[in-house]
Amino acid sequence: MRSSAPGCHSQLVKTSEDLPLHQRLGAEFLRRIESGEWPEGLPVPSESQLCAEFGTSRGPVRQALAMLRSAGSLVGGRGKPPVARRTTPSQPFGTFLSFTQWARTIGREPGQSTVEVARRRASAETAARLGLAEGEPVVELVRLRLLDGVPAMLERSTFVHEVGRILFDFDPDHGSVYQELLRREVDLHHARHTIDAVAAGPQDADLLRVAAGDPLLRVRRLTTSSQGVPLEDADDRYLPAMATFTIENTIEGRTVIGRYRTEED
Amino acid sequence: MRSSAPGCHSQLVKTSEDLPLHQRLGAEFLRRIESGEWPEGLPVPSESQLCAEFGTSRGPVRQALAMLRSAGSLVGGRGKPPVARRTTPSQPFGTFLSFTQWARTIGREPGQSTVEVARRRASAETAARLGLAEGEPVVELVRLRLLDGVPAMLERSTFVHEVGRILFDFDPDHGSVYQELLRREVDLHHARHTIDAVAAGPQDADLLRVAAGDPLLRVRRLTTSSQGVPLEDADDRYLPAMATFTIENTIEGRTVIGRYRTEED
DNA sequence: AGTCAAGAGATGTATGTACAAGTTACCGTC
DNA sequence: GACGGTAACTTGTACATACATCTCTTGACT
Repeated sequence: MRSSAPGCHSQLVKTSEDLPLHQRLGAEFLRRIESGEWPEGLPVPSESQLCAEFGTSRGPVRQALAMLRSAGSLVGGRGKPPVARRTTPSQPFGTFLSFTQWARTIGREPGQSTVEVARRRASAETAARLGLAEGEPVVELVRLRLLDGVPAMLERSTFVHEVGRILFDFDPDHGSVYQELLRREVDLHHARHTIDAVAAGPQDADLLRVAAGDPLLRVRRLTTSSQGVPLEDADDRYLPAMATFTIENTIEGRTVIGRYRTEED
Repeated sequence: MRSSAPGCHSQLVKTSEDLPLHQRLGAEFLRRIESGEWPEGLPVPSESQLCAEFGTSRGPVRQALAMLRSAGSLVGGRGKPPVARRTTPSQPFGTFLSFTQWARTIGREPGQSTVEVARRRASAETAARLGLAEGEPVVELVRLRLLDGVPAMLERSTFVHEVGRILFDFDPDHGSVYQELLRREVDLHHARHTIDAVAAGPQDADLLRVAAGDPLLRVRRLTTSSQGVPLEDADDRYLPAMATFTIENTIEGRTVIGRYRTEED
């Protein structure tokens, strides 16, 4: 909010916000599609109609339509007006990274009990994954994650020291670690999740209350900054009955990912 | 190469192909990034320089840059020239759907032995997933998939009858089922993969040569047409040592998926 | 030497124009 | 009635221009 000095700009109307025109148009178009005002499967108004309605030139309208098209909400071609298509929206990064956010989106109450948080020296493997020399200090965080009070996942997370030291000023039993890191402006930008299956080890079995050797869904996660510097290396082990991962892809190339509870209720 | 007829169009140069200008520019820019001509991490030439070099206006240049930006090959901002970034390209749908294609991309020889292919009546669960009435005819295909001759995955696939009957004219031990279905113009358009972990059952253990109860990585796949009609319901069980799935996502929303061998070799 | 302001240059945004290329509907002809 | 051509309309592409906004450098002043 920097332009409150009166008479400074000419400003005039700027209906709602101070965003660029094509973004406001895109938001409005998306609203109309999702609200059903532009019914699915039917052609949307032509560009010239939209220009007339909003009193703009074709540029912003086309930019907005291109945005929706790349998001998959519009399909269509040359000569014929584009057709609206409702799609499941997804803002995967946050909800995919944060157990807390994910739990809330599926309507369950997240919980956690910290098993340990400690500064120690990096082992050979984690050092290699984090791009550190063996023996450099790192911060390890082990937490049992709960859904509605029931154990669902065991998280073993290793942070580089610069990021991990933030955790000593933070109670990992209350609130989301990721939210805290983002609030402290840690540059969490990119994550690679590697999914496989493992047999439960003794500690896994004990904390997750299953038998040793039972199958667990393991997700190893390497989170890096926008410059590609590794920040976190994690090993999450889910009870298969509590969570599954889904990938949806289409032949056109769009891909959305998600994490869901298994269907049994 | 269509422009050899003299004087037919005015055509002039049109360097290589007959594609729209911004697509040719985008391809050229991408080539320069991937060839290292525009080194990674360094700013690329400014828009006006590019306009001058190719003798075009800013429009097509900006369109091409926007294309690369959305593909993740360019990052950058306002006022400062964008920075090149090499990324792993991905065309996930084909390689993600087809075991055969995937195996080849990781440099291994795919193999398979068909356990059974049969027409039978849909069970309650598969009928529900495929949107059929219980008892309608479906085609079930069970195959053991191999990598370099070693068992890697057990595939249990159920096709709706209209698609499945194609398989009776086809030898599933040689060649890719998916390639065959696409060749026959089956409208495979969308797939939802649900990933979890299960304990190996008796048949799994026998065919994959592990002990019953050992953890397996299960991927249930529902493939649908572009109209959303279910075509295939599959249950693939991977040896965790032979394959893992990866998901990469960034805070900007781009997501790529892949299937890899585990690191041990 | 350090600091701040001005300016040059870059990208982002928006308008207007023009033409190419595809789709649809209409209408006259056979 | 069937066929084919044309006209109107739509989107795709391209160019020219203008201004806003941000970045970085330069240079003068303290």
